[in-house]
Amino acid sequence: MDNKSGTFWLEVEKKWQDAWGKENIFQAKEDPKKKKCYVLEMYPYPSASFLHVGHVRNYVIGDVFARFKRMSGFSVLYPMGYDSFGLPAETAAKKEGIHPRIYTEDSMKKIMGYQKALGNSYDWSRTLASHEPDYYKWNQFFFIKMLEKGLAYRKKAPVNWCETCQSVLANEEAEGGKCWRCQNEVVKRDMEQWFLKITDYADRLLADLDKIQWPERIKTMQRNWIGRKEWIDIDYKIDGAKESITVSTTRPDTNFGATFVVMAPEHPLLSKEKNLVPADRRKAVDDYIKLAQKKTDEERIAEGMKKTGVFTGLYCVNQLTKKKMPIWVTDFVLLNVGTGAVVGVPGHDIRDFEFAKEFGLPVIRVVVGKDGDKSEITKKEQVQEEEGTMINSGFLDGMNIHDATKKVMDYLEEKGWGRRTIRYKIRDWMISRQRYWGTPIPVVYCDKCGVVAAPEKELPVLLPEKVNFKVTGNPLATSEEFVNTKCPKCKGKAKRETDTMGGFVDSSWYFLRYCDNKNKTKPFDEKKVNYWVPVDQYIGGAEHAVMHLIYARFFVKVLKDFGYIKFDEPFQKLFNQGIVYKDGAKMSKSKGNVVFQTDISAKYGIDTARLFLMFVSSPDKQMEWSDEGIEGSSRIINRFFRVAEKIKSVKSDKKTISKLNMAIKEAGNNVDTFDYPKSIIAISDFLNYLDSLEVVPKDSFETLLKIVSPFCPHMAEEIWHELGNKSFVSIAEWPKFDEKLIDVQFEKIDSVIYSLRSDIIRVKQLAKLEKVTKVKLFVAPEWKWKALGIVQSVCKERPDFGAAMKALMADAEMKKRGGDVPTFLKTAMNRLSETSGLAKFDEVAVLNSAKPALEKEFGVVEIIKAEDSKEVKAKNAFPGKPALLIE
RNA sequence: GCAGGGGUUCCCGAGCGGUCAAAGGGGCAGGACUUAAGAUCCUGUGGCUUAGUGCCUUCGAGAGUUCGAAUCUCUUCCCCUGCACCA
Repeated sequence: MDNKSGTFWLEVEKKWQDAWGKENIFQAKEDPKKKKCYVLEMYPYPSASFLHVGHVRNYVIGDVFARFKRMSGFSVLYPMGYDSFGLPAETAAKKEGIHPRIYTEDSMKKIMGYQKALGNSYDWSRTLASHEPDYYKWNQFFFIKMLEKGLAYRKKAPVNWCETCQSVLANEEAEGGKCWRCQNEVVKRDMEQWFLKITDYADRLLADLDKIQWPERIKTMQRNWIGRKEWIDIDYKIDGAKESITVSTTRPDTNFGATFVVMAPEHPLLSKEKNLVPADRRKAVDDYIKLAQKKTDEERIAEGMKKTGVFTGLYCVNQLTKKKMPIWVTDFVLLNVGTGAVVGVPGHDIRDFEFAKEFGLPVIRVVVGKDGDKSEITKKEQVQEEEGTMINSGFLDGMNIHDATKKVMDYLEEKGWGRRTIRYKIRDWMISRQRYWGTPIPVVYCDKCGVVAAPEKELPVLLPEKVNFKVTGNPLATSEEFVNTKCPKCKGKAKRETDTMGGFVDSSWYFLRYCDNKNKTKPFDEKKVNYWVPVDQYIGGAEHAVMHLIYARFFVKVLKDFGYIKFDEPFQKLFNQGIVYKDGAKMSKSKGNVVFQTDISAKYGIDTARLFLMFVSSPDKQMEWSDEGIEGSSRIINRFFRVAEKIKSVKSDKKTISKLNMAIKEAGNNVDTFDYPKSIIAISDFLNYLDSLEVVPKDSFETLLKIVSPFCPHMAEEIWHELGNKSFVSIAEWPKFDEKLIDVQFEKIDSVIYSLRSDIIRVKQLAKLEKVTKVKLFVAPEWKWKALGIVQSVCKERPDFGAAMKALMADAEMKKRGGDVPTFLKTAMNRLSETSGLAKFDEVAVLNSAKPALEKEFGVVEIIKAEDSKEVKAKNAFPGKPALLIE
């Protein structure tokens, strides 16, 4: 048969997509009788350009999962929507004069069209877009609730400012001092900003990571981001003054090696008001402070930077050593880390070492590392920061650094010199953005009443349509009618907040809105949300590991505390798909290595693309696109049509049934773990088998169509209907397999091993229960080692056997016999019976020809022989299963 | 440096104690079909050998555990991905 052409597919795809839509077969319903399954892909930013194969892959990963779950009897919610607020629309408005709303809605229409062409089983009736007032109204609603509870607040803070984007960025968006969007340098600026108190939830965000099944990598990233650490704040009394200086550290174990104290230039103790710095040092200190203030944090702590600082003229005493330590000021110490003062341990901290070298301060070794070097520390390479044993540290000597840390913390607390403190790295979530295209923050500033929230019934505070996009800065501030308003409290004149919320607010709860997307009076109906959420399977890119995924978790916890929902984690399971590469690089327009959805579907049809993308590598791995590779998938699809022509209404024979059950088992069992390639291999193996038959039984082929339908829904639907079926295969019941019908004799070696493994397990269990009184083991010579393995497994479970076996194995004579395997096994087994005194293994026999003996014993043994040795590859024929008889 | 994940036969990629010279796909070679291409289908694809078969070498490198290792342990080299003068 000829290949199906692109036009053929275009027609077929449209036909079934329309039919599915018309019958609403993918509509999600809350069905109390069924188990629910919420499958969710991270909602995309609506870009107007075509989907490339990387996008296709992402969407299809979810669709296969959703389709499989639906067929398996779950009530499935599988929605799609759009993260439609954001900078690109605003940039377009500035550049091309198109209104962001028009631009966005146009893009949405396009991307929706491309997505629909994939044939994904989304419930389109539940779609949403974050720029719609019906949606962002609830952002404002939640914001006001948080404001009432003190979870939202405004403060002046040094923030990350991106010149290019003319906006503030969250910490998460400015990692490494670069803007996550434009990659430009981020500068620090003091501005009034709105924050959400995510730090209040740091503990729960950390602890609850244990409740969810996420990739370890993502969890680790979140743990690092939250950065919970146990610190100890130690007070050192300043000589000749009432005040103490409080330093903070997570590593007090090395404090016997402390030789100085350093503090941040902004430290309050240095202020003129405190008047602690001796007069002769005052000028030097002030000059230094001025110098330091000109630098950004990044400059101050940049690697390889020469250490600078001045002596303050002050001293304090290290209680542990009773030694006097000079107090210095330096800019590598940051005020907002710990207490803004650090005890200098130059022997075991690179920064301290560099500082000590620079200013001739003493260096003491208190830790000996793996290398055993105990000499004086004079070189940077000798500075031991990790792992080691304490020396020169009084009562800590000989302990490893971790034990020493605990011990010294206890000691310091006991003496009243220090206090343990839990500190987190995570900072409050800054949500203000000086942009138009986002949710307006619903507050006004009144001269009399101060900050006043918009009353609930006035929500949403709508974005004004008419604004000037040509200005630098926030276009929203140009709308007089928006800015000038009345105070809801005193009805006097007031100004509206012109900052909008960052997009991560939108994406923190959109998955709740899908459950009830048309609700006009509430963000969602609690019952519906509690039915569907938590999301059972969330699918998306790993780039959201800390931002979106931590904010959404925070939001859900807050909403739970508010009593809206009953769960406290939004996403039970998380799956990160890999990126598709081509020519060694990510697909991007600028590199010109983009393969579009349409490039493939126009030639082979979208199902071929789906099959290829799911087949060629595991969805979590990155994959390299190859134009040649797709031919293989195309062949599989064509083979389906070819095999379908051989269909007759005949009964499937035993072998076919066995193979079919095998295929169902493999195809289904690998979906939950996203081992799609394995599923497809099982499917194509069975297809190839059917192809080898003269006549293909209809029932078996139809079952095959069911199991392939999640991957290639259009093809499956087309052939299904060609065969005269009236229903949709897309919502057919996933076939059940019967392990008993899978006859290992028909299967390949792999499966034999598999079944043998279950035998082993069974024997193990029985052995544990001490029910085994007799084990007869018949093996073909080919299986001798395997059989020995079984015996060993049993012995591990039964100490009485085990001892005997051990003795046996230690026997030199036996070792010698190792080469002669059948004899070895036979002797081993017999000896084992003797020495164990239990004689539990009897009639051990290694059969040179397995067949007759097995037949005699069990009656039913059939050994497949290559009917014609020329036709059947030797490796595919197998001589007989080892048999275990347990009495 | 820390944390997470990897290195498999020409390529991609499975396997994770014994039927493993290692699934599947691609590529390549040969064959069938065709006037010919294309498509499709079969066969082969580490080396040496046989009528079936057997033997040797191979899963980054080295060592170990085991009767037996691509699979387990240790050491080592390399690659990717996050985090980072966080005290």
